[in-house]
Amino acid sequence: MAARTKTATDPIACCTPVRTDSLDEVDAELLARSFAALSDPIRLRLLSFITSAEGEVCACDLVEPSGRSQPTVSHHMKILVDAGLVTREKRGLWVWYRAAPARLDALRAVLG
Amino acid sequence: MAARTKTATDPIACCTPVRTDSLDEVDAELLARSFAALSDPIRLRLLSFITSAEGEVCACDLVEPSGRSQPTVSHHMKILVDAGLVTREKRGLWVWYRAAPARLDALRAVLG
DNA sequence: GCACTACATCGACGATCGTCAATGTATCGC
DNA sequence: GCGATACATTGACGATCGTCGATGTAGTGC
Repeated sequence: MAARTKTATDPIACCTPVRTDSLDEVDAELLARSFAALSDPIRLRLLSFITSAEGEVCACDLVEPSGRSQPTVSHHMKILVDAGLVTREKRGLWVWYRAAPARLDALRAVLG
Repeated sequence: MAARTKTATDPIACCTPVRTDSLDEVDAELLARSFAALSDPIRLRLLSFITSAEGEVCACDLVEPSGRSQPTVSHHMKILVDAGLVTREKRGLWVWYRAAPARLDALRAVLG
């Protein structure tokens, strides 16, 4: 899959799996940042909510089920977007999020 | 695989994949703790060093390549062991670590 | 018993994190 | 223009994290 293909635009996909080879410092830094995005239960639930919905999810539908304030949810969504796990699109007054399965595939590939 | 089998002794394996279903709070908390163990570059490199070696690795061989002090490496190894990603066995004066591939498989299953 | 070794634990430090209330910014309808 | 809405940003707070030096705890060999 794409996870095994080395490209200049996807620093995650270039990393060698933890299970088969030793990581250099640069790869370890990049991977650690991605796993850090998954290291908070609120972010895991936000991501799960988006990936389990087919298509896209409005930001306004994330605040209430997460049980956190609007600024807090916005903060966590920014972390997920920056990690490449979710894409963000503003249309009019609303923001729509979509899962980025390629990055999840890449992280999964690193674990084995 | 074992990751799909519900067992009372493996709280990770019981969790539903992020990609297919919504996580409840308990699963999210457990998973977040496991991913947090992978969210530090030093721990990723320590884990990579152990998993890439066939068999076991002595704790004394982890300090120098990690570039951290002995207490710091001991601290990180404890986190990896507590996360179930590595097993620890003391024999005489030395401590030997082994990868725990089942837990890595479980985490990978959660990502997809 | 004693000295030595390998690793763990403690205590402290600055840095980062998660959280919220307050405020800022962009977009809509009028 | 104005007011209302949706989301982002700021600033602050306590909590947790990564790190190290110092110390503690087993185990070995004498």
